[in-house]
Amino acid sequence: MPRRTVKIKRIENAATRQITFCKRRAGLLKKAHDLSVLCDAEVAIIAFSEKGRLFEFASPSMDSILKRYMDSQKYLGISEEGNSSPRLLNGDKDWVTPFRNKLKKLRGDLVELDLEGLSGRNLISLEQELNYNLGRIRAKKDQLFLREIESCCNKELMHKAHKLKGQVMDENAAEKVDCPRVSNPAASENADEEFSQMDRYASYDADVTDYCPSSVKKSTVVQDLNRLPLESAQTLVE
Amino acid sequence: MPRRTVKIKRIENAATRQITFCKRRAGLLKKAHDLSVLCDAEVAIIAFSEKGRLFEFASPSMDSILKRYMDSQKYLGISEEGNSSPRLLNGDKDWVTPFRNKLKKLRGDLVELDLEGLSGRNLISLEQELNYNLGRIRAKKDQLFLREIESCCNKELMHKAHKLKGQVMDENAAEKVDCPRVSNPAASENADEEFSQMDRYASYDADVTDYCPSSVKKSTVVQDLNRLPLESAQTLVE
DNA sequence: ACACCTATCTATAATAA
DNA sequence: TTTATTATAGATAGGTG
Repeated sequence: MPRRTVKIKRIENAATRQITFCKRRAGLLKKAHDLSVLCDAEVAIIAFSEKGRLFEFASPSMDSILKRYMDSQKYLGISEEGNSSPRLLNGDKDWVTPFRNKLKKLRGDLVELDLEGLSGRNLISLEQELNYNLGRIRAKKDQLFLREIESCCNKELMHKAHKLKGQVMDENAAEKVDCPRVSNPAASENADEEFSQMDRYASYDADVTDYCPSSVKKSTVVQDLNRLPLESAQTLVE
Repeated sequence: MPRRTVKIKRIENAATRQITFCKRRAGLLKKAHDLSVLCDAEVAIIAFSEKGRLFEFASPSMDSILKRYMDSQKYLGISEEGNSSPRLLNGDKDWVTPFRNKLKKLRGDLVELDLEGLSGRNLISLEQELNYNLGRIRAKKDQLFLREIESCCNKELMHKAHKLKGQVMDENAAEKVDCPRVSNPAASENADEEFSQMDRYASYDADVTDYCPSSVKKSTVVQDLNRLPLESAQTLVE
């Protein structure tokens, strides 16, 4: 737009970033308005600034548009759920659907959780509960990703070893040593209650039976690493 | 834009209107994307064309933004309708029990939440959900405590003023306001089931009927203010 | 935060495929 | 009818104050 072409990439200078946000936001809202008028369309914009301030625009009204959107999403969600869950192809039939349901239920509870009127005591208690489960979830996630990384490393190592041996012996170096570089911090066996370690790291709770046939869904998980939102990224970093 | 300035008014010709919608929509979404990247903002756009087709853009995710939006709306609405909700004093004794039930239900779900077999994607999603709600809870808690502290300070001030006046006038400053500096975090008979206090903070469990007579349990909690997660801090600041 | 300047970008219209 | 291309009027946004 202006003097020189701007790289679309986070502006480092905070002040500049703020100014730019202000200007571009105004432009964006104006264009949304123009679009809605010129083309008789329903347009809604919700924007949160870096500091959390809310800016919004909605052509007939935010309520109506959100409602309409929810409706369309509900439809999509159903169809999506409908054709995604029954894809199993092989025999491990149901380890995923109970989870989907439980997640959905939990989500519902979380979403409709109304904090007004709760006493300080209850808030603290709930906070701790969530914090605890957050720790479990993060630990589980890290464990999962760590396994991914390890298995990836192992594969690569084996591949290299194979190639090397092949160069030397020109033969099949069939049985490979599994030399895990990364030690597994788990190894604790308290398979059940009282994960007293809700802190951010470790606490890899022993995965008891380890369903997840462990080869099916790995690859799709790894690419998630590239799409991590900030919080998750931080979690991984820390 | 081109030949002559375009009046911002519904385009009469249907074909032209359609073309214009297509182009301007593309431009709008692009600009939304640029804004979100350049300024590290959360931006969501929902647009329905004249014929009802949905077009959308969302910076981290539509879900998260809509949730955040709903939340901010709810918060605004509540603060607008008055912070008088936790004040009852009179006969409506039941505002707390639905919460207890809901909490209990949520607890149940959280406790029996089995993480085994969840995919990385689901773990990330759940983590975000919990993190978000944790932020809400902490913010709410801090808000509550802040109010408490303020009111306590006020009482103390009034008390001092009263005492001063008493010294001067030699009146008896008989009724002392109770404003305990330090409180005992324990001392509760946890009325019902395990509020697992797994975290490091003082965990004020249970003790149902005590809707904070507003002076007892503050001080140990206050230090939480230093450990706020980002969202809460923002919420409070704003 | 606002205002100015202007290089750059956008969207229209005309034309063509 | 839709889709692409082109030229260009004018809106946009970066830099500066």
